[in-house]
Amino acid sequence: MHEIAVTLLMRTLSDPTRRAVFERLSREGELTVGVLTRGAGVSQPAVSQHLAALKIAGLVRERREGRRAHYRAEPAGLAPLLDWFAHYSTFWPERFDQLEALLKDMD
Amino acid sequence: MHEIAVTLLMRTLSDPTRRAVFERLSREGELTVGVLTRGAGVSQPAVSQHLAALKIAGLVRERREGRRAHYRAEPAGLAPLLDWFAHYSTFWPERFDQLEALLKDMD
DNA sequence: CCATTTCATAAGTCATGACTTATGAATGAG
DNA sequence: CTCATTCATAAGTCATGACTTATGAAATGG
Repeated sequence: MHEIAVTLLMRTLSDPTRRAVFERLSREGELTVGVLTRGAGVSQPAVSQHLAALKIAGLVRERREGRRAHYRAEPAGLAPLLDWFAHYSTFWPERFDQLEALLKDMD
Repeated sequence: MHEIAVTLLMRTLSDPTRRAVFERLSREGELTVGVLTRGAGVSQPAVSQHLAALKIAGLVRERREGRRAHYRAEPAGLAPLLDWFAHYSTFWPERFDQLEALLKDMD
């Protein structure tokens, strides 16, 4: 099915530093490269490279404003991963029941 | 939270060959290394190495029977990944509503 | 026993990936 | 214009990872 997309997403999110960038964008909204670099624990080029990888995977969107580049999370890019999960949840009903309960609590 | 476990799971499942082994075990149940090797597209040692990686990640269990090693999927090992997903579903309600509906259909 | 089957491990190769420093392009400020 | 800021890209290093062939251990069958 979406094997290639799943592979790309898994590989992109498997790096802790890169995943932390994505998680921070998810939590804090739109951020510039400079702001993301402060607290990332790696150099600015490293952050730019992680953002490029996230962009290729469809997990992030860029908005240029003058010399600043603003990035924001694109959670819709997780769709293939969620589909993969839903497919294999057939073999794991109990755990998904918990998720269902969790989702109801969020309403 | 379970960052380390999430990283390990993502990294383990990011390889298409290894993920295919896990998916096949999920679909077909318990299989021996020899059976898994037929159709894996790689050598028997490669399959053994993938199984070892899946075992370390908690995605697979081994049962020795004479000289045969039977492996089966351990879907409970996906728990940290599911938790990660549930956490970031806060920013993505529509999509998870679909999953919720899908889960209800399975009841 | 002896040979065969089944699997795991060792060792080496090759590609990929995550990081660094260096640098340049583009914009903004004075 | 000049200089600083902001970011991306280039180039090189180093570790990791996926695969191979070779081999050995353990169990089975004749």
